[in-house]
Amino acid sequence: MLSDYSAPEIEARWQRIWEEKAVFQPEPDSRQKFFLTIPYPYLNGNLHAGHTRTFTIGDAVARFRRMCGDNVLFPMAFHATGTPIVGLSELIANRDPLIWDVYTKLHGIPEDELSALTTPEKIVAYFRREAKRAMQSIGYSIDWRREFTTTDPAYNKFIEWQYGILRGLDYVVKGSHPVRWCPHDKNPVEDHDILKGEDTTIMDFSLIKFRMGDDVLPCATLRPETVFGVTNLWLNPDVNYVIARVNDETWVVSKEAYEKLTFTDRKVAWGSEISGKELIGKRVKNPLTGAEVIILPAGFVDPDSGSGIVMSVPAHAPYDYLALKDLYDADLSEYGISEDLRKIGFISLIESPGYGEFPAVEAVNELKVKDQNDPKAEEATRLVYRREFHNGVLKANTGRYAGVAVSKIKDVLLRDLIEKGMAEIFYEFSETPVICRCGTRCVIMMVRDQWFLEYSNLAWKARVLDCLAGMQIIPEEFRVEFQNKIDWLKDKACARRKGLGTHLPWDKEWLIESLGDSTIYMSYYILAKYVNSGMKIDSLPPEFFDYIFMDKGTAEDVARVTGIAQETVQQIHNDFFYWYPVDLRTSGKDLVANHLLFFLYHHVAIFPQELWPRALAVNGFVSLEGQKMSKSKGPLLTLRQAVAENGADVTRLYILGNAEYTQDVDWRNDGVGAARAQLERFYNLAREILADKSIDESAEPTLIDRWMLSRLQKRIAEATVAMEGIQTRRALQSAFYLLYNDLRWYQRRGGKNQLRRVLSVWVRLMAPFTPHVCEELWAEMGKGYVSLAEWPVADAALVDEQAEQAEKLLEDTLKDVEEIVKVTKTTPSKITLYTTPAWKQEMLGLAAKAAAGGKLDMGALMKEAMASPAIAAHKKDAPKYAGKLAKAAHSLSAEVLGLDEFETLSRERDYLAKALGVPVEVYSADEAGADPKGKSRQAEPGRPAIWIE
RNA sequence: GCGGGGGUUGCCAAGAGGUCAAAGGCGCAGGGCUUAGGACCCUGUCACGAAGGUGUUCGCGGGUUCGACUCCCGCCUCCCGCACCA
Repeated sequence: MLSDYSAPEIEARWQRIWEEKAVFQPEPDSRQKFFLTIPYPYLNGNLHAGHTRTFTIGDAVARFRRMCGDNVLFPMAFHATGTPIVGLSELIANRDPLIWDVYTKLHGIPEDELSALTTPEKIVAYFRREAKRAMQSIGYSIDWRREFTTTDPAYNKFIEWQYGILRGLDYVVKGSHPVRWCPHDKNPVEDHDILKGEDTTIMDFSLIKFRMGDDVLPCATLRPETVFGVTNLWLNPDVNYVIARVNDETWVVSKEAYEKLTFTDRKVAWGSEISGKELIGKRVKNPLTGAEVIILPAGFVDPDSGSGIVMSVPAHAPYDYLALKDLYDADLSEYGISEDLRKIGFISLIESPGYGEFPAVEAVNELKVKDQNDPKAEEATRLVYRREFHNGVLKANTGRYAGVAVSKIKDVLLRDLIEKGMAEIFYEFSETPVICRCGTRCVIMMVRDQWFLEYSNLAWKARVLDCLAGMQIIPEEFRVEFQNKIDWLKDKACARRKGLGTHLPWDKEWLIESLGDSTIYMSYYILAKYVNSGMKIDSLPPEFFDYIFMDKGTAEDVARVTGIAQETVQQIHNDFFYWYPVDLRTSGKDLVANHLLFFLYHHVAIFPQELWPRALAVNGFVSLEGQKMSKSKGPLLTLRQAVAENGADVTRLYILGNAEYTQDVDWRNDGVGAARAQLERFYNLAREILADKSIDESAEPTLIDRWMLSRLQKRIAEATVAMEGIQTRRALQSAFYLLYNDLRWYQRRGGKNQLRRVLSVWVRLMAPFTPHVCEELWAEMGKGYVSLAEWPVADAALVDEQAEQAEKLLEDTLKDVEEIVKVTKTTPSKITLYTTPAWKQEMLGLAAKAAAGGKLDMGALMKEAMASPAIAAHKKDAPKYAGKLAKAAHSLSAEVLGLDEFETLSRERDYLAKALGVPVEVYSADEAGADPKGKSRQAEPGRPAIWIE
């Protein structure tokens, strides 16, 4: 049959109808509501396959719930705040060749259109239009009346209100924070601005302030607890140090460290230089223990790392031990050191299993490290650090910290030391150098007076965790991930100087950072509908929002203050309390540690518990032919391209059917081609069924009819459970592929009269996935929109185990015959089947009952069996069969006993003969008729004996 | 390094103590149907096979169990996130 499936035509038609007839524009009513949201896309490019995945999952869920009877709200908007769009507009205006290439080739934008996008506003307008078209072209059931962009003045007003609330809660605070900084550009450096060192992170070192008289010699360390074990300091004799004023103190640090200090929030002034040599031999005081220790020379001290001064803990740090050992026999008279360094006693302060007093010594011996220049010293350091960090506990000589795990000590101790003026925090890159795109070496800059959202606030955190505990997380494994991230989340800078966005209402020179304005915007969808139909809210006071979203005040007062009709105010308020909370937010997994967290934080801050989100779902990405997609480097597949080349339904089918949850979908052209063929097959088969005039739906159901209906119920149940858990792949396996196979078997077995009934279910099961073809087919069945049709419900009464058993017997028997034919390489002329004798059935029944506990006592079984005259008559064969049953005791099933095998096979004799191509005779082994080879003795329940002539 | 998730038969991918040589799809092979078919239908696709059987498999190495792809321990390896960036 020739395919007349025309995706573009069908899809365009239904998209038009959905829009014209406002099929997806819900209003509050008496039904249960379901509010589903997906993070809006950022408008610096076209939607791509990754968006396609997240959005399509959401759309399928929206469609599913709608069919299940929920009043579904599925809105969409666009994100434009932040810096990238501003940067993009400049690059386009300057015709940056790289950007030009990316946007014409990867994003598929015609040159003349691209060249016009020279301002942020034009970019936003352009991509907003394109994104909306793309989403419409793939058939999303979005209520577009609620569309907005985060740069809309009305939205700004909403964000201002929100930040007013947060400020009132004291969740917005002022502080400083370290950023990667380019001294040349005088700007924070983002990842894509980096030439070298992209993976570098900012680490916080403790700067322990050893004192030499009034001077401070700060030592940078990642292990502040080891201050208890310091035996000496290390300085590099060949390095020049600086004596500088730092805040109100005099510090001695390397020149490099001095430079770094100038970018921190300290007041720094250059004093004079001093060579390392001059300092060596002098004594300093450990601020915590009060111990006097000597300064010794060491070549491994890097002036560019930390302060250029290192504290020495030879008991636990292999380098320190090695360096000290190297000095034992050295002549240090040039530094005026005459004492015997062997007298310096090591101080052990960490107890860890597997190590004795001095882990550093043990590790050095274990790895046979020669000296401080041996590369293996590095390995020894890592080894000791790892073991001590994970399993170590502080010893008694650490005083009040004794017994604390090493892994838990850092923050506590550092806080205490800072409080006592004994330490400060010093930020360093994890790797150096970090080079900006302009070629300059980056530093860490302390940005002062920055506005922060205080995500570290413990009370706030506790509420978020509380919220999480009450939510459904899909997949459930991600709950731990969320918990960990909440635990880890620190204060977040929420304002910046550049870009698009909303100004902080109380400090207008700051713009609210772009992730911070996207946290409770789902509530704004309710309002957006009114704004879009002409309501002006750009100058409304907070009382308006307070009433709408927080139920504070009265509609009457708000109407008076704003001049908006009281009924309208009341209606918006009621809309909000009808639709909220968010029932499900689905998103890509990249947003877990940022947006989704902030989403929870802000909801618990602003809304009462009953309005907290109910569920979060996380999904993986899309790769292209095994390659990771990249918006800037390619490969990239845009949504529109995918739909243009394959059609909306095929794209949806492929992307929903190839992976689920956090797995990535790999977009492969041959796979997509296969999906298209499958969809065409579905469509053609459906058309055939619709055209078949010979179907008699009122006919009495035969065995195969009952089998088909039974299977259908199972597929419905499987698909429903899967969709409830947002397992689109699993749902499609049942609703599409397996059901299709069932249908093939049904037709092959001569089934026909239930086809239309099955199709009615099938089309509905497929509607969330391939809505356009399904509408097309549904229209021919003449019952409104399939998008609004009732989701099929499995009818337990139609599940027919006996029919399924009968078909299984048939299938198994055919398989067995075919295998014998294959193995013996014979060409059969006649086949005789012998169904199980009654005594074996009886015995299986006894055995199954006896084996209920998983074990089968042969003796007891035989004894019981022999009591039955029918079994006793087969004294010879009975023990053999019993032995066989005993072996399989763990998996015995009496299911086959529910079936009259002789009756079944006799009835299907013609079918068997046709399928096998030779005459088939069926006997019961109890009345075997002609059986020259004695084959009938092999007959067992569920497994007829076979004799091939 | 830290945290989360993986490694299954040519590929994608289900399975989570016995019903498993392991669903489904793709690919491949054979057959059918066809003027033709990159359409459709059937069959096969770990190896061997003597009548429906047997053997060897689920990243690697151990262990628990009558029995492990499934549970425990160790290791190797891949992917994602680690922020002020959307």
